[in-house]
Order: sequence, then structure tokens, then C-alpha cells
Amino acid sequence: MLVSKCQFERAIEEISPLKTLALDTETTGLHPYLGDELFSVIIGSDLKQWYFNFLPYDNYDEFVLPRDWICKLNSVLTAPRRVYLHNAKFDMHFLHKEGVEITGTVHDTMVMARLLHNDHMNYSLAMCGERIGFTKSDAVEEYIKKHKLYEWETKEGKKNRTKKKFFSKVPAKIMVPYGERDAYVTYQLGEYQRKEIEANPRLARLHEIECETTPVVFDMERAGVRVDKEYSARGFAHERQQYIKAAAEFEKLSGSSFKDSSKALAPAFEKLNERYPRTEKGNPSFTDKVLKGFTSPLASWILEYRYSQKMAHTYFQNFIDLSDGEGRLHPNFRQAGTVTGRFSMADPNLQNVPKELPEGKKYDLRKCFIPKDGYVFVEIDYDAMEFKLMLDYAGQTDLIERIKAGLDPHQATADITGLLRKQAKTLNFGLLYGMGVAKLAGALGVTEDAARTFKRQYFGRLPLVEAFIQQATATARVRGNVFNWAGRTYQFPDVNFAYKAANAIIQGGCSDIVRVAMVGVHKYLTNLNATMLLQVHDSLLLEVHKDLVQTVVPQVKRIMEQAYTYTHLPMTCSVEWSDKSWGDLVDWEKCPFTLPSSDEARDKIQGLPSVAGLKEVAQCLV
DNA sequence: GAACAACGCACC
DNA sequence: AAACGGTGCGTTGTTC
Repeated sequence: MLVSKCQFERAIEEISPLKTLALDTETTGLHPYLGDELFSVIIGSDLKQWYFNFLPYDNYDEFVLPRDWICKLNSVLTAPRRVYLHNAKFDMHFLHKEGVEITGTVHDTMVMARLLHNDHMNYSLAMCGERIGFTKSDAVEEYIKKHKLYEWETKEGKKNRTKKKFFSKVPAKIMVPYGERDAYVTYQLGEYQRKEIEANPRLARLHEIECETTPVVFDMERAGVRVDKEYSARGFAHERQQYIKAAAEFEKLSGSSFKDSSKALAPAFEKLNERYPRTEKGNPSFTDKVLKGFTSPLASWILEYRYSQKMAHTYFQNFIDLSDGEGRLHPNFRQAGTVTGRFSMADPNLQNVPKELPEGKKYDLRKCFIPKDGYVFVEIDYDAMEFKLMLDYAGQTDLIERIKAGLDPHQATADITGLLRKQAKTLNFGLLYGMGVAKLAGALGVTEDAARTFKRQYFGRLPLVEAFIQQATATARVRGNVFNWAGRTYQFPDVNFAYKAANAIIQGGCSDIVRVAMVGVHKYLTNLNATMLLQVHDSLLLEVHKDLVQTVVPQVKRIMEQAYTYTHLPMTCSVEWSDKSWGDLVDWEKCPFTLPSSDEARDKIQGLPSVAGLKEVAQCLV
């Protein structure tokens, strides 16, 4: 029902006793930190939906609620209560701006859909609902399309466009039933998922961990990262100039117009009698590796163009355009972003910001990110996380002992297998990914026969590693799935992909270790002047007040290291810090802080979420 | 006109 | 027998 002004109190009274709710919001757009606003809140239960509208529509006076009533919803969104939301953080950001917090248990139906079925193509509410027999209305999308309620937005120098839809221009008679339907479908989806989880004890704790993770990641997104806009602008201007110049030089040299496409480049290089490989689809291929093999200066101008184009438009420009009025960037962590359990990140993706500044280049992308005044950045990384988790599974004790003694994992592998460190490292990664002999030969720069010999030598000295990989693969083949230590499932609809099993167990297992660590770190940092900002798979970036660094950092390090209850090989972490930028991190040992440690931080009891017994429940192998 | 596929490339 | 895992994004070219 569309709630009128005089029914408002009554609606709140009806909702109050309900233990489980679904919640959905309608907003003017998709970016809570770039000007978009919430205009309605829909609360759903099994039988009824309440549509709270705050947007002025013609002739709807009685149904346009005063905006300052939004915060009255706080009374029904507090613990102890379970709230289902599809893509919860999105709604939480808009609600937070209105002073509304969800303090009950947040069950994100998108996150749980991924947890329950990791291999679906699409996790939209429409698709998730359809799978359990509830069709979602597409009336709003259709109305927007039909009435062209959108605009294309372009950015300086960019050739792509983004579609900006005007949801607030959709009439109430379309919007209201659509919103109510979404809240209804979300509620049904949440209930269905809870039954699925209850029927599967292996997922019980993991479900809780995901629920605890959502507000943690929400806080990280909300905090955002401070951007040095001036530096970013200079970087953008410089790289833009560079790629325009590169294109001009190409045109001068070749006498034809420049387009960075394999189809357009092929004739130019054919003229120069250069041989080039083909892609999988049979098209000409001009990757940087191929171009570096060419002697013509044309090739190096293309490389210049690509580098600067990418720096300018994938990074610098987005850092500026996507940061808020205070100069902070609020990226979107996708808690359900990958098949293995890792997060992905978007708008912008800060998980792929280049780390090394190439020789001769001036603007370092990681220097665009700076701590707020009085704070420093601290980055804590797990050491060789995936390889170590794999060794813990395999129980290859001779190698484990050397690593525990402090040896670098790849060097230790080299020592045991008689390979060079570089070769050992390639094999450590490659075999974990299920690499075949042909790719291995390419990676090692040797013939296939030689690669086969290396592989035999490696496994010959590390038989338990081979056994682990084989057992994982065999499990995937016969059972059709594997579980990681936390119980997360990876499905193999096609047994031909069973070679991915070891990677699924390890990559996904690491993702759950980091989840547990993040929940623990977040809990520890509550009410301290320190915030988690970013997670890049095996590392956390923190913004810590100078006075707290001394005490907080060792504690956070310990929480991270203890997040995984190992069998043979404990996780260890390395710490780096900087008071300048993300690009200026140096080893913790070089930290000059000798300030008195704060008792407040030290006295806090650290709270890792319990994972006791999880490994036993979630045996990954047959 | 708009959606999609293909490519290339940054990260762990 | 053979398969290197997981992402997001910008540009170009093709398709509907």
C-alpha cells in the first residue's frame, strides 16, 4: 500500500512487531555520493508492502510524506530484526544520508544467492526471483525506455558514454506497484534462502560471516579514500597530452590515421613485413609483447599511446570524476562479485591500480590517494597467502618447516626442488592454477619437453602438493563440487573444468580468511580513530590516527594472522606505512613513531568471529 | 541508436 | 588429451 500522511503512524505500528522485513529504496540515480537521492522506501513482509513516498507527484499531496519523516523509520530498522535487501549496501548508503541505519541483521539476498549457487550468470533481483518462481516487474525499465527518460553522459576526452536514467520522472502509478513488487520478491527470496541455508549445515556459519561482512564493507565504502585532486588533475593532463602526441607521431610516420584496433593496425605492419600472431578468434593480435618485438618506431608509439590512454582515462580521470564534494572516493565493493568468493570492485576499481611506476614515467597513480590530516596509511599484506594455504592443505612438512624458519616461500621451494627461484615461483603459481605443459613452457621460456621435466622434478620433490592438487581435481570430477575450509562451494557443471578445483579451494579459502579478518579488525577498530579503507584480496589498507599507530597496528596484524586456524603453517603478515600517500608505502620498520602507546587501544579485547569447527564441517576432499 | 562481442591490460 | 585462476574498464567493430 502507498502510505498516506495520516496512515504513517499506523503503518509504523503495523511493521514494528514484525521480526523479518524486506527493504527496498527508489532513488534518483545510482550514485549516493555524487548527488543522487533517495525518494522512496518500501518495506515488505510476507503479506503486505508499505510504500513510503517522499517524492512530489502531481495530485498525490496526501501521499507525499515530509522528508524529515524518513528518519522515523529508524524505529523499525533496529535490532533485533532481520532485514532482507538485494544489494544491501546500495540502499544503506542512501538511507544513511537520511539518518537511517539498519542495526539489525542485514541479509543481502544478492550475496546469499552467490553463496548458495556460485555459478549463476546473473544475480539481479529479477533473475534471482525468477529462479524461485517470482517474476519481477520490468514496468519501470520499459517506461524509461519508451519515454526516453534518460540522457547519455560523456566525459572530457572519453569516447564511451554512460546512461543516466531519470527514475524520479516515472509516474507514481508505475513506480509504486513496481517498488512493492520488488520488496515482495526480495522478502520471498530471503525466506527461500534461509530455508536453503538451514537445510545445509555447512553454510550456517558462512551465512553469518557474510551477514557480518556487509556492514563492515558498508563502513569502508562510506569512509572512502581521500584523493589528491590536484595531483590527479596534473597526471590526467600530462597523460592526455602524451597519448595525443603519440597518436600524432604515429600518423606522421605512417601517413594514415591512428586507431588502436588490431584490424586497423594489421595493414600498417604488413607493409613493414612484420609477422604477427592471431587471437583465439583468428584476428590479428598486437599485444604489448608482440609490439615490443617489432623494430619500427610505429610500434613504440602505439605502446606509448596505450599506456597514457589507460592512465588518463581508466585511472586519473575517474579518480577526479568519481570523488565526492569532500574529495573522497567511495568505490563499490562487490561482496558477491566472483565465482570463487573474492570481492570485486567497481566505480572505480581500486583493486587494479598500477603498483609500479614504469621507468621514465612521472605520475604515480597510487600517489593520488592520501591519508586525511593527522592520519597515516597502514597497509597489511598476507605473505604468499595462497601458496601458504595450499601448503597447509597439502601438509608438505619439509617445505613448511623451511618457511616457518623464515625463508621466503619461493626460495624454499627452489631449495627443495633444485630449481631456480624464478622457476620455482612460476611453478608455484602455475600449478595452483592448473597450468598445462604448453603454457608452462611459455611462462618458463623453455620447450615443452623441458617444461615437462621441470614439472616432474617439482612434483617429485613435493609429492604432497601433487597429491593435494590431484585429490582436489578428482573430487571435482566425481562429486561435481569442492568446498573450501569455510564451507563455501564451487560448482563444476562441466567436469572438463575440474582442473580449476585446487584454485577454487585456495583462492576462495583465502577470500574467507580475509572476510573473517575484516570482521575482526572492524570490531576492534570500533570507537578508535582508525578505519579500514580498502581490501585488495590479500591486503587491507587502513587510515590510522598518528597517536594510535603504535598500538593499533600490532593488534590488527595479530587479528589478521589469527583469522585462519591452520593445521601446519600459520599465516603471517607484513606491514607498510606512509604519512604521504598509497604510493609512498615503506616497511613498518622504517616507521618513526615512538609515541607512547594508547592504553585505550591496547586494552580493547580483540574479537575475531568464531570459526571453530568450520574446517571439520567443511571437509573439502572426499 | 543501442546493445554486444572482442581485444587489450591493470591488479591479486 | 588438455586446460593457468579470479576480476573491471576503455576502445573498436559488429549486430540487431
